[in-house]
Amino acid sequence: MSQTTQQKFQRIYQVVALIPSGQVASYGQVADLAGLPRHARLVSKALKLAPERLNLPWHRVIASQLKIAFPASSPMYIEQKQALLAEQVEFNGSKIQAKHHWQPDLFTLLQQLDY
DNA sequence: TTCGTGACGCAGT
DNA sequence: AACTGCGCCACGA
Repeated sequence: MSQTTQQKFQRIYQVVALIPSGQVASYGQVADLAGLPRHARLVSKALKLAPERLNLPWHRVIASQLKIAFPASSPMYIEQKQALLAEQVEFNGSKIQAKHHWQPDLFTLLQQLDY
């Protein structure tokens, strides 16, 4: 039972939508939670192509080292950092403080996702 | 079908 | 901390 890319994207979007304000998750983590291990790059692609109207908190998705994935000083970097600061996420230089790393309760998460 | 691409991850230097 | 190289792998041209 293979899924279409749209179905995969939908699952990715569902997970991203569950990241709480003030918290962050890595691309790989989102992939895992969406049932797509080793597909961090697919997550990045899904976010890049995400319809604006979904209003996804894309800024809460970062690289595994707790850093913004875009090159510092790039427009996207600035935008993402502003969005995170606006919801009280704290940085130590370019690194986000570990206390903001989302660690969802898996039981609750499973109930929130459609299955 | 082959091949280049990428909003990644990780280990090594 | 910063860089680099290599692994990864679905997608689409």
